[in-house]
Amino acid sequence: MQRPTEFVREQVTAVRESVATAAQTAAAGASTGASTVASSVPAVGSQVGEFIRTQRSAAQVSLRELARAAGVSNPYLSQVERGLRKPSAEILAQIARGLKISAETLYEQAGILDRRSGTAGTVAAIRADEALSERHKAVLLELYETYAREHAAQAAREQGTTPHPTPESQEETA
Amino acid sequence: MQRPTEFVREQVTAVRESVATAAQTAAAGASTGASTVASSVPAVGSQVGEFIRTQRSAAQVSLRELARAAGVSNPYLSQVERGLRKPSAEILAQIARGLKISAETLYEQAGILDRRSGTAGTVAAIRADEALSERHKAVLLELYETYAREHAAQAAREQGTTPHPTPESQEETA
DNA sequence: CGCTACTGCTTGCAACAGCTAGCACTTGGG
DNA sequence: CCCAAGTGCTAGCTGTTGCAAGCAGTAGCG
Repeated sequence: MQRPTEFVREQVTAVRESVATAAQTAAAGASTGASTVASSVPAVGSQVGEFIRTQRSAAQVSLRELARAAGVSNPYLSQVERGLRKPSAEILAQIARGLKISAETLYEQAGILDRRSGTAGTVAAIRADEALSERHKAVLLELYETYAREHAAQAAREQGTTPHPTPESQEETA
Repeated sequence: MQRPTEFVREQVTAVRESVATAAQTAAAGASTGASTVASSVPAVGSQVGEFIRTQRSAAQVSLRELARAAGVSNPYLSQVERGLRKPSAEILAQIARGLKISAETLYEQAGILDRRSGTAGTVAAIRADEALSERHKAVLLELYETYAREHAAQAAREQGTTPHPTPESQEETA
């Protein structure tokens, strides 16, 4: 029962990494694209289109194949990719399904959903989450901070600051 | 810095509780509403309208006042509340701002966003947190949802899944 | 060469979202 | 009583979304 969940999450997080990459590329191209497109299409709208095309190219899927998989018309998908139309959330969800990525990813690209960021946001979210008991919050926060520390230490080690491979490899196993 | 964040989340979670109440009411009325409305408006769509009206009534705000606060036309808001129109994510975000609740809440009511066990904000925050590796994110998310499920199960038990009148009256007092 | 299958895109249209102008009703004050 | 201010809603309009029909180009095969 946990495998599909893990698989899905693995997919989502893998996509997120490509999002970060594509976002940097899009940030460079967004200013160019905005002047090309028109004021009727906001810059955020053209971002989701480019993102969709990027994902589709990465998956080596034709526009028609994705359109069929997503259940939308291929001309419309073409227009969306080129930033000529602004798709509804429903269409975005369909496209996400066709791309086998989460709808939230496309929502964020489209500016529908805010992308939360940062450590403070995570801590605050866990603390305020009433779907959790106080004990569970404490456990999650402790684990979170352990992981965050690890991540920071690993990043520092990769930069070649101070290597401590043995204790960390044990905790990774556990 | 954390107070406004906590305040916002407190608002969101308070609304969530009224969501659960309104959802039960809507579940009874939804079958009636579905036959009245039309197949062009899905049951989920009429749910967000009722939810909006419920929130508005709770806030003792007139339709016109909310429409003005939200920056949408009052006839349209009226149609949305009655399930005659299906608002876009953009309009939902505006209405949410007028109601001083999170847009995600309305997205979920509208069926745009999947309702995760727990607060959508927590999940999103963990996912977006770059202080975490992808593997750690997955672990945290899984643990989070396990805890949230436990919490929900406990809440269901406290609501008297098995009738114990004496403990219920005590818990209602508490 | 012609044909088929594929590619992405153009064009025109229907349906819908969201608006404005205005209506009918209610309430309170003079 | 009338009037003003408020309430939620109706009807008609405009602009946009998403589609179907079709086009132009490309590649591969006989």
